[in-house]
Amino acid sequence: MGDHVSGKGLKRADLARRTGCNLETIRYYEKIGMMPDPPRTASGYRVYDVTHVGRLRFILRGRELGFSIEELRGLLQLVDRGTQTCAEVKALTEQHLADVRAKIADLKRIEKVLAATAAQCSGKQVPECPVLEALAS
Amino acid sequence: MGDHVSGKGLKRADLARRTGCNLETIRYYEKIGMMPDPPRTASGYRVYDVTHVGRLRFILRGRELGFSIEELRGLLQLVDRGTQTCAEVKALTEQHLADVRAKIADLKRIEKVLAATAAQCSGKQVPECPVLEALAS
DNA sequence: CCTTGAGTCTGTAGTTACTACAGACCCTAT
DNA sequence: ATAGGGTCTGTAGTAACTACAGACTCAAGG
Repeated sequence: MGDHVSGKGLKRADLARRTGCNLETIRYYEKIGMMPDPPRTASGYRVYDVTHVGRLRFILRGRELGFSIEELRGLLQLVDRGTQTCAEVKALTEQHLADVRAKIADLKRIEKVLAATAAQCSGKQVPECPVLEALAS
Repeated sequence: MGDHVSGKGLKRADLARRTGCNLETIRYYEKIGMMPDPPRTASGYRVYDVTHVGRLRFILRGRELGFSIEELRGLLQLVDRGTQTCAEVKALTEQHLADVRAKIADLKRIEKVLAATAAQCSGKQVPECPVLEALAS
């Protein structure tokens, strides 16, 4: 049995393949309460269905967009309770966007210093180096 | 006794204050071999001098520039052996610069998606939200 | 001299978000 | 019946710190 045979009753590997998620990560998300505890077969195997696929995709997309697990937990709690409003979700998104922009600014600052310093290097087989001077100064 | 009294024989807190480094981080860097094991007083207190200040500043500046511990370990090994050349250091720096640029590109991609999606939000007290749709799609 | 408070010592646990085992089951196909 | 996969559990490892508990040491005040 598997994914393509019956259309329901996905095993863990099936869910992983459908979502592109790592096999172990699924168990991890369950453990930390991001994914619900799925029903089990008599012998203890997890059984998933399309709702699990949807939820896992939600989490994975959120992670791709740089949301932390805690941020996603907040989002999912709103959704799970059915109490979310566009205003709330937008506020969380914009907070996250601000964090992303701060990280970009930080990395750009770093990039400038690195590029400027490396540009001063002779690149020769000599021990003295502007990069080391910049670090040791 | 302390930092300002004798000019030598810094204790751990003195080194921390002079470099802005967290107290515990100093011990951590020692443990992972980034800082040398310092001499000790008879009762076991670590005793630092200016060479330790220089080395710790080197590490901290490198970290500020986003070098990983392993990257800095490579740099420091060259310096410790006195075998570094500007060419080698420049190569390591440019590799790191490429990594930084890749991270910036990644974050910019994320920023675009977040900004575009959030811009579609009505921001009203309604349950439907473009952000949730983007995640659940 | 003794106490008190601050500093230091050690080892260990917590953080984030996974990833990768080991050793025991289970299930299916030959 | 058995061989091979897949699955189960719990645990340890990753990066780079940070924070504690409990014991010890040290200098200054009374």
